[in-house]
Amino acid sequence: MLDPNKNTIPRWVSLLYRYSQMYIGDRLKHFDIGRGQHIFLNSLYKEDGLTQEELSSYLKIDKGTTAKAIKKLEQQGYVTRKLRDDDKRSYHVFLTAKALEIREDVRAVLVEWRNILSQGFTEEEKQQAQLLLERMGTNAAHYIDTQKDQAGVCDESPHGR
Amino acid sequence: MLDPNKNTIPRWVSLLYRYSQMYIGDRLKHFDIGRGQHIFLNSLYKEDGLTQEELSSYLKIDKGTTAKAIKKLEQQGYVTRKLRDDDKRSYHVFLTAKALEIREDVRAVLVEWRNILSQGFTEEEKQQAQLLLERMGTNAAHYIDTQKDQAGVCDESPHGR
DNA sequence: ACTAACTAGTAGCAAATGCAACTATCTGAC
DNA sequence: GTCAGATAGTTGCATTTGCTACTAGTTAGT
Repeated sequence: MLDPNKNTIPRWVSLLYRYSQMYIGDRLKHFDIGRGQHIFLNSLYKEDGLTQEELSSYLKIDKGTTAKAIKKLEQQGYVTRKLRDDDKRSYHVFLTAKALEIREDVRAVLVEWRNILSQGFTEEEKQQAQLLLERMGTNAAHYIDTQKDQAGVCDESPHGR
Repeated sequence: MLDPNKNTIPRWVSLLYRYSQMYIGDRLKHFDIGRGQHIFLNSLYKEDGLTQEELSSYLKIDKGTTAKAIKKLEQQGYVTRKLRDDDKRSYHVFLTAKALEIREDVRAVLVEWRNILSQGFTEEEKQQAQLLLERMGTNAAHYIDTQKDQAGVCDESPHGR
């Protein structure tokens, strides 16, 4: 019999990801903000005026995906784009008044979700969880980025690191 | 109370999820196993002969998604389905010899990924990470399932779109 | 100044995913 | 038994996502 509680890290990660998308998507759908957009909106709430390239690299999301998400947010009136003066290839993405209006509501959803996830955690455990996730994320990002740089270079040693 | 610096758990989760999909998908693509299938294959390696419904509920993945993934695995010759005798609505999903042949390779990919994620972790930290993820996953599952049970009971506002 | 290499963003495709509507089977209340 | 409601699975649709190829603007080497 499969024991749902005993499993690998990748399975928990994928479960947490899908549930997060469900929860956040559900809580934001009355703003017409879909599952693909909230992550960008939240990044802009942290720092307005980022370029698409900066959003992509911060979130580690493909630039094509970013372009489509930003395009949709723009069509919905949540952001505007302004061509940079000093580099006509790139755009600054700015939040509109409409986006700023719902800022606290949107951020609150994330805080609520975080609280649901860490229910029953001590403050110390919350910090520990955040830290460990961060370290795993950094490890993953570092590995993937390294691989990408070496794409085409043969065989990797099974020793890793 | 909104704390702007404490809502990053969802961001790390989504990063870890996407990178996991990339890594595993990349390492399994020469078996023609796409990003959507490996999770089902691994569940069946744990326990063969599950029904689609059991797979869906174990992985918390939509039954439509499960149907499509299993269909693809069947077309590729990795699984066969057998109608249950005692319930003609459901199918047992069985691994084929072809799937069993690559079992260790496929499982090894998961182990490798876990090792990448926990690089630089002490044994204690690894266990801690696993445990905290598990607790967060359980919290999430519990919350979402509870919500689902209550859907339609009280609200059901016919307001969509 | 020229041009090759690089970079930001876009477009098109295919796969994956969730949801809702549907079919077929099963269960339980009567 | 019969029929309403639940359950397993399928299908169609819309959204999201990553990849690759492409355009246009920028940088650096000569």
